[in-house]
Amino acid sequence: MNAESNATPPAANVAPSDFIRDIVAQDLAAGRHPEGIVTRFPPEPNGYLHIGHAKSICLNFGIALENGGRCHLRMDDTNPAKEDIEYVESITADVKWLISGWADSVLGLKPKGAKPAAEGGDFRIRPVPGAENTSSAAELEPFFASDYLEQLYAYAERLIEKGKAYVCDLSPKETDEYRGAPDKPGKNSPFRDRSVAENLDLFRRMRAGEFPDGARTLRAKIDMAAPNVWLRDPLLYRIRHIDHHHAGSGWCVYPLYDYAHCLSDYLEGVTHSVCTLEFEVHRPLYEWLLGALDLPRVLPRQYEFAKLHLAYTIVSKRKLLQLVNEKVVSGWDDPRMPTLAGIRRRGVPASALRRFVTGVGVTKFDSLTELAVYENAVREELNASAHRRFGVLRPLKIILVNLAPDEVVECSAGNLPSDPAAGSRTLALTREVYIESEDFAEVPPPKYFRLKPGGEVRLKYAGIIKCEEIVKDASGAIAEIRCTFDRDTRTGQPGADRKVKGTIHWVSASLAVEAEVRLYDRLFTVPEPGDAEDFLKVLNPNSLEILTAKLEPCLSGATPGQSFQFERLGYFTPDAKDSAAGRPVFNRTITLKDTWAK
RNA sequence: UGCCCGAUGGUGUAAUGGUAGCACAGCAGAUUCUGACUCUGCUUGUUAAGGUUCGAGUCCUUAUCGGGCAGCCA
Repeated sequence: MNAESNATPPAANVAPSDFIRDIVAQDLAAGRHPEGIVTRFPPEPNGYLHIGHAKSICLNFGIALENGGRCHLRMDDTNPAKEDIEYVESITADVKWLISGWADSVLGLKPKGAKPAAEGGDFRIRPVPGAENTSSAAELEPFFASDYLEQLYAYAERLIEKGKAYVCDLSPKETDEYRGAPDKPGKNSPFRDRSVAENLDLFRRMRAGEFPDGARTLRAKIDMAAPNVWLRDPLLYRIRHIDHHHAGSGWCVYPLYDYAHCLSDYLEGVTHSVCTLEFEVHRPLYEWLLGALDLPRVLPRQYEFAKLHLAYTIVSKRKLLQLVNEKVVSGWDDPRMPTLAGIRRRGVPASALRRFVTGVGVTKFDSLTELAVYENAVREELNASAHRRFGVLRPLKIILVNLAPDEVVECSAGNLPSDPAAGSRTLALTREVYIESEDFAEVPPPKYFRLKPGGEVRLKYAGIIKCEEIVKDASGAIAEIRCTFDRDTRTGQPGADRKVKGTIHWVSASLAVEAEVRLYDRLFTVPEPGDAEDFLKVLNPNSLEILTAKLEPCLSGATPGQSFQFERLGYFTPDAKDSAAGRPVFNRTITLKDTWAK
């Protein structure tokens, strides 16, 4: 690769643009946000982040980065029954990994334990500026919606005082019946017209723990006949006598998403609250709640985009969990999983994932992205950076009959042929070497460039060999191939120019290290496994193949986080869990493109 | 069928009333000590019908198709 093509490709160079970024630019131009742009990534800590979240993360952090703003990482943790600190930790790690080296400086975190403070008769919580993230002595943590329980409660009382919320005694079943249907208006709750004083008293007693779960709710007083069902007096608070993984044991009333989300955005000073399309119908409620409270600061605005759908993959939390529970995969971070943890373990660089999700764009069209787009992004990234190595997956022994048993021919091989600055290593050609079984054919198909009876092939970086004799074992299987090595064609020698059609990789049999290598393929056999009657019935039975490979010696020192291209085979990375010092287990991240196989 | 949203080559996306472009995929060729990379060329598109306009992928109307919404989940 020359210097020019080594440069960052246009796709990663050009500032992305989309309808949301356009809105941000317009708002900025209109002077709407003198304090700067603030976005947020607000997962609920009830599962692992997956490739779909990567799109949202790159959008939110990207907008902040491009506009000198900030992006808060916030746990949307208002349903303690489903959440766990395990997820808080995995989410935080995954986000940091994905933005590392790109948007770290705009990651909004806050001092551990910080809560909103009173500010101008209102509440507000501010992040520690990104630049101070690393230098600050104070311990930082993400934002948590559950840190706002006290302020949210205060806002709820204000809503009651304004006559815009009421305590409702309807049972869950009754509430459902009163709501009507999309094409049928609902009807007013019999508790809708309680006095402010009674509502206040009841709500305070709800908080005090006087009523059991499900006995009462706090509801917004909007319009039970609204065409948008989310405006039919939506529930704001429910009673749950349960401790919270982050907030502790002080609460038995917890706010619902619609109420907590808009106000959390407001408390943090979020300017642009970006979410996926299914929340489109919630937007009027988002705006109603913020409007109903007559808040003094600029209000956040919600915008929606289409979530990522990638062919041959599933992201449903329930289904992913099923794969884990039924041991289809080894865990949430199995390299075949679409989780960020799995993708990372597979060896995909964060930069490749970013390149991919940025490339698919941001629209309101519900699309299905081909896997090839993802694979291309991974290859682009790895091709430019992964050092080249030789590894033989399915060894076939070659005896170079004209080499002495103890003879060593030293061969210099560039780490990154496109970039001499990346250095080189020395390969030792010995009398016995392994080549890929696929690289020999006793009965070659048409246009076969590799080794065949009587044929020649170049051992890359070494020289040309000629197949002289096939040695078979008692069962008739090929045991080894006896070849002659043409010393005149040694790389670097004048005779090296002699043309042979094929060039193959190889390793010295005596010097090679053995390593377990795991080859992965897509988990499903159909482009939309989520639409299958039973997604477990469209599993790819060959999604994992485990081999014992022969690798060039220096690979024994490989460590997780490194990526290598095993020439002609693909990109590999040491497995972060199962590798031992000096004895790595390799995961194949992705194959090289193979136009011959087709 | 109540409300909301969407529709540009095979796929994804750009064009903000003025030359339909880019990427991926595909095909053909060049190059190659990786059948990779790189390079060159090619194929393929504005859902439909009306309207506004000098001019419409873009604005309006209707139709068609697709998606979302009726948790005390987020």
